[in-house]
Amino acid sequence: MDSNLSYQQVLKEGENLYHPGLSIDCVIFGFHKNELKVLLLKMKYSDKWALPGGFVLREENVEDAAARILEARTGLEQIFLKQFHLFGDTRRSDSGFNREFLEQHGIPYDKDHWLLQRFVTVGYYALVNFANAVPRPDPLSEACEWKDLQQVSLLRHDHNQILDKALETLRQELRYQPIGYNLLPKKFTMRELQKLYETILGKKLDRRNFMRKVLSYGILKKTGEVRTGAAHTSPQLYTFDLARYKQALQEGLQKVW
Amino acid sequence: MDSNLSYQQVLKEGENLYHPGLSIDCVIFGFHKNELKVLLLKMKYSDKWALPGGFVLREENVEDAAARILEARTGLEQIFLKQFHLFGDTRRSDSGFNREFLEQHGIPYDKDHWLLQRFVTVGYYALVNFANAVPRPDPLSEACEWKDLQQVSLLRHDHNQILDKALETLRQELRYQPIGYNLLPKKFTMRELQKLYETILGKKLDRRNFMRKVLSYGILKKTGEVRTGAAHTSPQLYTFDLARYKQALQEGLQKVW
DNA sequence: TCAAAAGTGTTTCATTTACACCCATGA
DNA sequence: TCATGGGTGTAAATGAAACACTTTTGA
Repeated sequence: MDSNLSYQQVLKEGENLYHPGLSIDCVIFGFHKNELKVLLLKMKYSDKWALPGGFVLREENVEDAAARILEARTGLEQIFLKQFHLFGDTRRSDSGFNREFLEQHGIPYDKDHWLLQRFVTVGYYALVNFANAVPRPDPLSEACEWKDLQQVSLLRHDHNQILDKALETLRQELRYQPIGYNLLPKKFTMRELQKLYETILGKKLDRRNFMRKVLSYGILKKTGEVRTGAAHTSPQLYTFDLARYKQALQEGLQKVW
Repeated sequence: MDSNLSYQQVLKEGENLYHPGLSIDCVIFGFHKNELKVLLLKMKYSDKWALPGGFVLREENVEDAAARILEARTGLEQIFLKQFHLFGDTRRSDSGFNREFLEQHGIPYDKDHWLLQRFVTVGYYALVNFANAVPRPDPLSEACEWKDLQQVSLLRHDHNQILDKALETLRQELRYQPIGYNLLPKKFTMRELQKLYETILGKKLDRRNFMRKVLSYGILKKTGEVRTGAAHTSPQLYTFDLARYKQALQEGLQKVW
């Protein structure tokens, strides 16, 4: 939803404002306390949680719409954001839900209402720095929270499917792209980076081999600082070498052929 | 376009028939004489070539629409078909072209005509067996031909950009997926498979190392036959072990992490 | 008999894996 | 002083890269 418009306006004027039959759903990933999190909304009058989403203005690039939605929910700009799939099955439009939804907002039933038409939705996933994001519900929601990926239950519509596909895409891309710059704080320990990888991949990695491998990519710099306060050797703090990181994003980390 | 409808019907009734503001463009790849080909259409009243495309019926899955379009242009069913991107920039809609197009087909100018609205388009790429495909122009086109990828010039709209993205995706997927089953005839020589890889990757590979590597994937079977007729040792004919091939598609060919 | 491509192996080098001990820190 | 996790190295196995000569075939 566009935060510059009241939701009543949106519900009524949507047909004129938005590109028809097209929505966006964002899977916003964060990383905190060694857990992968996803940002979810709980809509009013519903007990299900949902992915943040919205519509594309008639004169707006789809990419920009996704960034706008992301910023509205997290307060963050210039975030890593990537389109991963268009969901276009006819069955995915659950007009029952939207019908109920309209009635709850005092819009009389009208089978031609724009929200009751068939929608296809474009999935984007975002990687954001957990500490910097400030979750904000949209006007139609009563809550906006980070949820542990392991604890996500039944979501609205086909949002579980969208989330699964996002995660699958993220895992694929981890194979040949660096990751972490968008999810970790500026300075981080090797262990934190490893935990991120382990969480996304869903498996344990050998500590020493992990270290050797990521260092061989040449995308990390030692800050020279250490993190104190724990009852063991103070670990080194690393930061990403942004130039090399971006280069690795473009060229990939390894060549098979 | 749906071949069951006359194009006049389509132009007039499209608004009722199709999901609004949504089109599909297909990048159909084939392989012949050691060259990667792409199937293009030449529309009437235009000197530019274009990707085969169409629209999504109101009660049709987007995936099914892509398959329908593919079948209409090649006569092939059950083809490898993969969505790769949604192109959603506002600039991509070149209403000038479609306006001209409508006038040429005797439709009076109407700024609200459905074809003059903004469209977003979903890109699918297909891998087809060159020998089995029978290129057929759609009713609005005067030609439908395989073009050598190297010789593709300026295409309609943003179709060059769509083609480039398809090729980039194909190259990416080659990194961790097997390829060839959909592009090569049932039986083929090691050299032909190698040429396919070389063409997609755009570089030469060592003959012996290539052979060792693809054989190590375990997705090939020797047929025991050879191909005679050339002035050199008759090469072995191979075929894909479909079960293992599909398994490799799912699991990927190599693990980095 | 000649040209062209197929078949075949080995050595070298790089990468990956598995694995163990000592050290620094805060409680 | 103890528990916890950090730092470090090596040997063995596997995989990748570079490379040359002989054989078969049809013209």
